[in-house]
Amino acid sequence: MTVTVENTHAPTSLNLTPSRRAVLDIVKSAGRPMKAYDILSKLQEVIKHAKPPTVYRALDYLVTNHVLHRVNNQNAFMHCQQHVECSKQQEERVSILFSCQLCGAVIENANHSLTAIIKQMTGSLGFKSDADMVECSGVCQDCR
Amino acid sequence: MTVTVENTHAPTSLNLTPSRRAVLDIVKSAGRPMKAYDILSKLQEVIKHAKPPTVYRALDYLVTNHVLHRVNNQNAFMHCQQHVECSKQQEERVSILFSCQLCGAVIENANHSLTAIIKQMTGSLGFKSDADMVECSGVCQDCR
DNA sequence: TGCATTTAGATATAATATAACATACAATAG
DNA sequence: CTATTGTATGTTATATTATATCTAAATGCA
Repeated sequence: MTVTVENTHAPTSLNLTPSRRAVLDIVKSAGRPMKAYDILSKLQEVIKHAKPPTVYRALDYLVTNHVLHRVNNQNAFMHCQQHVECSKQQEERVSILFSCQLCGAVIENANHSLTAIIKQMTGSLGFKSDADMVECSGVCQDCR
Repeated sequence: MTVTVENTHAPTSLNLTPSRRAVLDIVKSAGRPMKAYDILSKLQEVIKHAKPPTVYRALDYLVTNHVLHRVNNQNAFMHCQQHVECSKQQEERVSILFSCQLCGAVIENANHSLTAIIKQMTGSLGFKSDADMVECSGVCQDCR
């Protein structure tokens, strides 16, 4: 079973400058992954002089701080919606993004078994995951 | 424990036209993920008139047929080096790519537990993985 | 105040990928 | 054989995604 909890990866304080705040709001309110240049279009409604670097800098900051995820198989960015088996557990957990190549929907999930096996594999390889996240590309139920 | 076996995902017969063969050889002999335009440069040493579509078409074919993997977090392509816990098992298995963001090295791995948990998650979501593959970005042992 | 650090503006361009249309070629049904 | 179909390729142009570079403003703080 999988339940939704707050994002425990996010830092307690973020430096949300106007452009970062605006980019975050745009992506968050979309409720689905958004492309950088679609974000830029929206951003320009608010910050007229916004340019590609404006967006990419804000995205870098928000992804680095685990507020947004980069969905690599879509070149897109989505709001983090962490899930975990038990919100009381303080263990670091590994989330998985199931990304639909047809409609673009992404389901973010996590559970203890997945975390355990990924930690075991990364541990034995000496590999340090940079987002405690794995990504899986496919087709969602609705699109099949 | 993880051991190397032949690629059981690959079809028994491939239509390896000259450009597909050449692209495959280039990526295979590189022994690491290669970018499309680096492949193109190499390809043009053999097929002078090769253009971006030449490469992308060959890559599409080879990825679709599970001979190459697309490494999404690097926009790169690598030769499939399937691993599985036991080569006798005929079950479909899920591989994982651990991709180093510093040196570009990718370790391909698989084991029974990972396959089981991913299959369970995709099953309960009605999600159909298009490559039986998950991807994990981070930093490898050598780079730490 | 003066200095270091972080953030943002602005221009240009690099890097990645596909659209669109024409051509060739092989397999095979009529 | 020849018409048709499906697949693969050639070619040009362009779309999409992302970053480099340089300047300047804002911020924190010794």
